[in-house]
Amino acid sequence: MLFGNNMKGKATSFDIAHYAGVSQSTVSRALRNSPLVNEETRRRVHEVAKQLNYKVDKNASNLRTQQSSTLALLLFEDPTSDESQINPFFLAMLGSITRACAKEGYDLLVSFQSSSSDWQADYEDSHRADGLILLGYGDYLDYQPKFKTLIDQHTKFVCWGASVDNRPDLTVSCDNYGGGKLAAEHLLATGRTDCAFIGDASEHSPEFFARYQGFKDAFLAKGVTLNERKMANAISTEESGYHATRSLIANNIRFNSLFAASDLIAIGAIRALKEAKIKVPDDVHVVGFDNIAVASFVNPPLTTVQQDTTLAGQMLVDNLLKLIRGEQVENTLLPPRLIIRGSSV
Amino acid sequence: MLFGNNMKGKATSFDIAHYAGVSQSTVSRALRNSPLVNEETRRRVHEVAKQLNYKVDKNASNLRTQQSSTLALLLFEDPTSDESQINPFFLAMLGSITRACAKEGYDLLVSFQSSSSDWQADYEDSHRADGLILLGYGDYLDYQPKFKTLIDQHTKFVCWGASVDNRPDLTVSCDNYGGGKLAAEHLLATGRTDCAFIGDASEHSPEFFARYQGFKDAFLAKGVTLNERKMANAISTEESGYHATRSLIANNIRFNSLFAASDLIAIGAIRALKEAKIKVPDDVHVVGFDNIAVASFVNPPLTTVQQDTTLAGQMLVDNLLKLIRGEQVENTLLPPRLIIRGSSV
DNA sequence: TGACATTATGACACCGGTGTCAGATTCGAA
DNA sequence: TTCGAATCTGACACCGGTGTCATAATGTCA
Repeated sequence: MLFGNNMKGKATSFDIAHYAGVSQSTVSRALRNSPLVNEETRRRVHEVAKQLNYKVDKNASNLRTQQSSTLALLLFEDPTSDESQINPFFLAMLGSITRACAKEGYDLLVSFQSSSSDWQADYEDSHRADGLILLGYGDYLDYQPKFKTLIDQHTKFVCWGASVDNRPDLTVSCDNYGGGKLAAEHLLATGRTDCAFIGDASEHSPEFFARYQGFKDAFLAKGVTLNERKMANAISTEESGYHATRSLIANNIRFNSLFAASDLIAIGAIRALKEAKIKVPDDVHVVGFDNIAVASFVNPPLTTVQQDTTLAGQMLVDNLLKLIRGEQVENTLLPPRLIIRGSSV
Repeated sequence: MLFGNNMKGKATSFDIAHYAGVSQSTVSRALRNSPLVNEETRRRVHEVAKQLNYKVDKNASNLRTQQSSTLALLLFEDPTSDESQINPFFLAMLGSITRACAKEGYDLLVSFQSSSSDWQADYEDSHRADGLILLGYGDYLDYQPKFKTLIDQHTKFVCWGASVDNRPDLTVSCDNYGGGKLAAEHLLATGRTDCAFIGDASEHSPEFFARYQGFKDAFLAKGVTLNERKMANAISTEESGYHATRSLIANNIRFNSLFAASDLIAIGAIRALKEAKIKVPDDVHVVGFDNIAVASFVNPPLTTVQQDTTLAGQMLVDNLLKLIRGEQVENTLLPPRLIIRGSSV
């Protein structure tokens, strides 16, 4: 090493300037490969920078340029969900978002929020991030006013979730309605038309609502009407799916197929069915939604509607970056795909 | 709203100073609740700041104070693992680390690294983070020189993983040796002493190595020697566990119990066993390691050694913060816990 | 050889806070 | 009344880069 690290702190651009025999301005330009600097100078500056293991101070750079090359991911958890268990679907999304950010040269700040308490959404205000990605199930009606606040403050953000009419925010979502239809058509094809639905089919959870609508409409198209009594409310946890299904069984409600609004719900439902000595798939066909990693390992392997998390993460990041750059962006709908496994054949 | 957001950009401390009729210095002090400012002044400044929705510019603040209140998490993936599937154990750790950071008032930057390529470990050099948390399985021997580099650069970092003698970095880890013992003692108690081991028992993966050592020693203590032929190499994926187990079976190697170095391996092993019409647990008892969320859902539910991810995340963050503050820190060993489920009874 | 464009560089203000120091004001005690 | 301490505030340098402007050096053409 030429100049050794005998300096007290980290090297600054002034140190480079000194050793390279140029001004600090030139160093700054050279390192950013400005066409203004002489090729030979540029080379020399890079050389010295490498020797000193120099790294641009992001804080100084961000302060001056007023942008941070960082996005923030706010993950909302179901208020009732277990502290240690995070919905695997969102963890998968987290993975793909992280990758998408890296691809675009952005850093990612991650933060878990409890949907009940006030959001800590000041990442943009405090210039820690250029924009926000909001992710999570939860009561949509609770969120709506907060979206308004964010928009009033001109915060750049995108949401994962159903795009409801007049929804003020920009969303990327799976075609939940189409996914529900896929599930229904599969059950219709196997002849299991006496179907239960476990989930929340209210406007509180627009995703679940859309899945149910698509499901119902596909049945209607074949002249089959779903029985409202064969529905039970559940949030997206295994526990909740288990209890909802148990209550149906306890009320002596019969069905030969079951559509769960999410895989976790479906897994809970299967547990409840097994417990009641109801065989899956012999007695009841089960279809879930999400295609989380667990889905293929449960017994029987779960038929489900896959959401493409890789594409979803990419689209969320792409749309957010467009928004930040001031480009026009539209809500994005991603195609679902039916994955047939043992729970429905 | 008193002063409306009729300003072009975001409010700065100068704006507050103007409206509150004090100097910018006083605003800065008041907002940080310095005892130097008068109570009434403090109140007024806070009032105005709230009206203007003022948030301290983190870049300016960080630049001046030379610290970022941010930690960076580098997650190393097994090079062969599927792009979209991240080891659920590390995702659980990610969750607990995020929470621990939030509790300490730190932000968390997340970054996935492929262990083969060069690490992007300049978060501290560029002042984006005050310290690093390194997480991931992988070939330890590959990492060792990079640890040296980090230490040479005085980078503050902690690792999740086995604490090997003379390992230069600071680690937090589960007592893998003790965990292996727990697994062995359980199998010994059930009388299944003809045991196979699936994993990597070399110094390339110190965690797996320690698990195997503990396991072997517990058997030795009872006078049972493990048969070296009943071992198969695997990295921590379901695929790898499946293939390793299949090769044992294909070679006509018999055993009545199986210890897998991780749950994913165990799940793959169970698949291979089932495929060969070998019943779990009737013919072979299976014990895994990690207690990932899936473990309780597979069929049969997996007996496993639990690592306390919540505590682990907390300890990683705590130790790193101590390191950053210049306090003395020791390697930390976390107690494992045996969770008995259907795969071994 | 002069006029002018081109290229390369340095000086300097600036981003928005924080920390230091000096100075103003108030108050109690001598 | 005066002095010293305590309390509070403002001016200002500073963190480490980036962008603008002025200027020096070089090249081009008439």
